[in-house]
Amino acid sequence: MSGGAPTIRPNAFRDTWCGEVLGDRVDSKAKVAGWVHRRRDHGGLIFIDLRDRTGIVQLVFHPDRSGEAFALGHELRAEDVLSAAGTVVRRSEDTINPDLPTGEFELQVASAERLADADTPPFQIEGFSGEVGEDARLRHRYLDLRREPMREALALRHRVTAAMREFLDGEGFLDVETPVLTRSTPEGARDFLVPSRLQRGSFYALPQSPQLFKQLLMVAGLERYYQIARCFRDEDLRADRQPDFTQLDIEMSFVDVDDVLDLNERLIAHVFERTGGPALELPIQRLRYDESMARFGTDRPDMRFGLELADLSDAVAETEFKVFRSVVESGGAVRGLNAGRRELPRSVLDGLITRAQELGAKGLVWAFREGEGWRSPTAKFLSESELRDLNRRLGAEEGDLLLVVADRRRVADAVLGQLRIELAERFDLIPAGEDRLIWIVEWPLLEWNAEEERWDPLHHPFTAPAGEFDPDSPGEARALAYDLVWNGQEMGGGSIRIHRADVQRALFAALGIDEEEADARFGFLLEALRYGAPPHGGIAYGLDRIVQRLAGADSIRDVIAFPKTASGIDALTGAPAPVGEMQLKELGIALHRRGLAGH
RNA sequence: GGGGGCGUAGCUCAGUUGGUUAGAGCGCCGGCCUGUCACGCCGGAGGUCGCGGGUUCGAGUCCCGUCGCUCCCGCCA
Repeated sequence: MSGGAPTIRPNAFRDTWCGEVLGDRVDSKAKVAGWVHRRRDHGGLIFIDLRDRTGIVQLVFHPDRSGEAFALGHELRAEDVLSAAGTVVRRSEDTINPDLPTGEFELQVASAERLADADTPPFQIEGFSGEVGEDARLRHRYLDLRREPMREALALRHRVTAAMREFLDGEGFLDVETPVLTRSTPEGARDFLVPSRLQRGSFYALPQSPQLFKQLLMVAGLERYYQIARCFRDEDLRADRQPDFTQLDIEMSFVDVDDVLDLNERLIAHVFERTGGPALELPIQRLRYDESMARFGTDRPDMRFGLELADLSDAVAETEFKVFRSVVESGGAVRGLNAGRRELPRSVLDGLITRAQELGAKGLVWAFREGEGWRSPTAKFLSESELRDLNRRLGAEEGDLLLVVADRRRVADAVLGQLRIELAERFDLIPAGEDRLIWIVEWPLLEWNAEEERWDPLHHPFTAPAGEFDPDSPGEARALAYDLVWNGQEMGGGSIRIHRADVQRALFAALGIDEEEADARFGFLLEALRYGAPPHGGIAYGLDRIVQRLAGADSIRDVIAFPKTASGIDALTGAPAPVGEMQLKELGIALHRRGLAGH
């Protein structure tokens, strides 16, 4: 357990932790309290495993020692709450339980009191090898949290945040709270809205992140800020996404990218060291965004295995094969992946095509290198010299499986980037126990949104451009931004921020936000930037994801005490729930009939 | 919003081409048991097969709809 067992002030309930019934207590009196973990009733002798947060201890109820306690021992059931006093004794050699830290000792019970008589729990807390459905676990989360893995996950989470605070405190960061009832800050996601009673018709928004407040704290001269901040996004859930989640939010003044990355590398190394995470070699490798996209087809590459992508566009720019040539002519890309020497049945290859189409590609070409050419349904459309060139660019050796996608560059990258991961899993190419962290740097500042016909920020609109921002070629601008990626999962990201009002206005203009709108939505920021804002930058980490990774859990729900289900419902409290007419009336809110569930 | 998987006892699951009274393990209840530790042995209770409709002589099983859980896409750093 975290930090060892805390000191107990002896009282009527207990003077000793269950996990502390050890050698140094032998022959002395002890009183423990906890939950009945298991009962083994031998008729004339009863064993109770008693559990508290620190562990389990075996209680022995003997009829000669105390008839009253023995009678109670017979009545005890799983999860009853018990206080028991007696003498700590060493077990005889042949009765030691090597699986229990306290297994060499036990408490000979002289007296016991049942503090609560528990109903049978809806699922077994312990002693059951199967996996209980998450639905049942979440409905009775307080019981689920009694289970060892969950207790450990929450203790780990505590150690992670404690290590973060410890490190940041040592570096002079101030923990400052920012409001939860705030104004919508555009991170791109949908806001949770809270109607205002005092300002009828107006709404607070729950923060998607404390972004603007932490920048204002830099303007205020706080220099170094952090917060373990609850954030909210009203979007669909995933195994690694909850509508309310926790960020470690950090901001610092008078820093450049290297300053931020250096501090954060030491932070992560410290957290890992304190919590049994992987050993880190500093500095953490950096990869430019463009290179990441070129080699892995994604901005969050899993670096633990190869299967890198190759660009084949030049090799087939003038080919007779129309599928390839027309894509290249229309500005798309032909991208390929060498999956290594594989023997796969036709059905699996067809499955890859289907999968590629699910991922958004129009199709997928598969081939095996055979001699200087290909064994592939597509081989006949390509010339000998083209095939040689393709083999060379893919580094293909005899028998290698080659996959090619021709499409818009984005689509080809996304499809092959995803297939790369799925193939690595299928072929078992991911080394067990290996961890790879990497910074993705030098991001584009903006990306073209074709549907809306406008430029969107890749991170957020407060990210500083590298060098001067040229409004005439917004697509060229690079951002002073960085993401930390751990085994292909994004752990956090940040940037140097814009600290000059004129640059911020220019950025808003490039995003299609005119002066009037900028003033209406961000006037307070633009004004603040006029009063002497220091150059500043920071980062935010998904705390839940970090703890999930460290815990080896499949879902962030396993490291959150009271998570929501996939449909955004709190199975324990039933939130969200309808509210009464009076409450709505006070808020000046009327619901459409369709929205009135059950009324 | 779309696609996939699942829904049978308190829990985890099995249930054949549609066919008699729907099963198992764990848990629960009762009895026996003085060294167990997932104690053991004997006995027992417990089911709206998610819900609604349909096909059929007959539905846990087939069809349609619906709800819930879950994974993924869209969305979201």
